[in-house]
Amino acid sequence: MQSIVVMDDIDHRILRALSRDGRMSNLQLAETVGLSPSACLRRVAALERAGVIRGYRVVLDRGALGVGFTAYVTVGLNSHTKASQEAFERAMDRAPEVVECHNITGAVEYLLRVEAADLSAYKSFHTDVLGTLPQVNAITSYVVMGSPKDDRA
Amino acid sequence: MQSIVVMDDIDHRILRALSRDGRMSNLQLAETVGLSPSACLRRVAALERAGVIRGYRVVLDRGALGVGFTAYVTVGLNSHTKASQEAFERAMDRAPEVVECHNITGAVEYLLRVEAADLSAYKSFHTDVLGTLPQVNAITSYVVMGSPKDDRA
DNA sequence: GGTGAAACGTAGGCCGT
DNA sequence: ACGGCCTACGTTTCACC
Repeated sequence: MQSIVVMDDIDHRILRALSRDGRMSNLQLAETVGLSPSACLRRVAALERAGVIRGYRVVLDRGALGVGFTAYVTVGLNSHTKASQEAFERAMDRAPEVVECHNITGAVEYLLRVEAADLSAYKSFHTDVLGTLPQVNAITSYVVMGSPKDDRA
Repeated sequence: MQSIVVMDDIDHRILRALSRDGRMSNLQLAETVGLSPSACLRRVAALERAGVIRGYRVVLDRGALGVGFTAYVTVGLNSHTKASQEAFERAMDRAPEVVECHNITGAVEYLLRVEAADLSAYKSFHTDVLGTLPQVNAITSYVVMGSPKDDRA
């Protein structure tokens, strides 16, 4: 169970500002939210301690890094035992092409986001990784042609 | 078209370090990658200019913020005209629950990631937003039960 | 929550390789 | 073209109000 943290308007402004620019200086941030630097820093530290702020991350351009192919892939397993799920999840954790692995409701068990250099690199992943796992029963690929909205990018 | 940026080992180490901690000071970063602070700062500035580094962002705990329900939703349109796609994409852009909107290949046109407070908040989105758009033809929801891997979180 | 001052980090000129 | 050194300047951090 997850406890919901109570936050006021200033906390929300802090989070919105840091979502836009996570490296913004505390001085700028303080001015943006209308607080003195020290009070602002205490707020940020409290949000970090409370677990609302999990960390900070650089946002990379996947295209510039050589990722030219992205697909969502649904995967069905042939056995619903805890052991086979864990084995599959371990394999996904090891595969660098797999950026996300979600356990979903529906006809199949998993939804993956897979990023590869190009179609042929994706084909290798499809046949050499997914195709060789004994737990995997059904694979369906949905190639991403574009992402008109992606707040998590 | 996207140009792929050439990077050496040190650049990759910089990006890996900043992916773990995007607020790491340049001094720490320089020591981590084995460079002097000034040389390290120049590398980072070059990666920002080249567009490899798109920015920095705080990573929030959705659960602590009151997001208790996440689903992937496939949406099929009843018309494939540019106008109806644009109208749908505008509506998704306006909906705060829609965190991602991908244009995919396959039987349906779109895959959404939707985040809501709980099931009843999701139901409201489903009926009041998706259900009232004239372009929308088919909606299928896949509720996320867990995410064993999520590098973009 | 704000103030101030010491400790710390950044940014850029400069020189060597 | 790239790394290291130095330093003026800006930022963070913390005890205190």
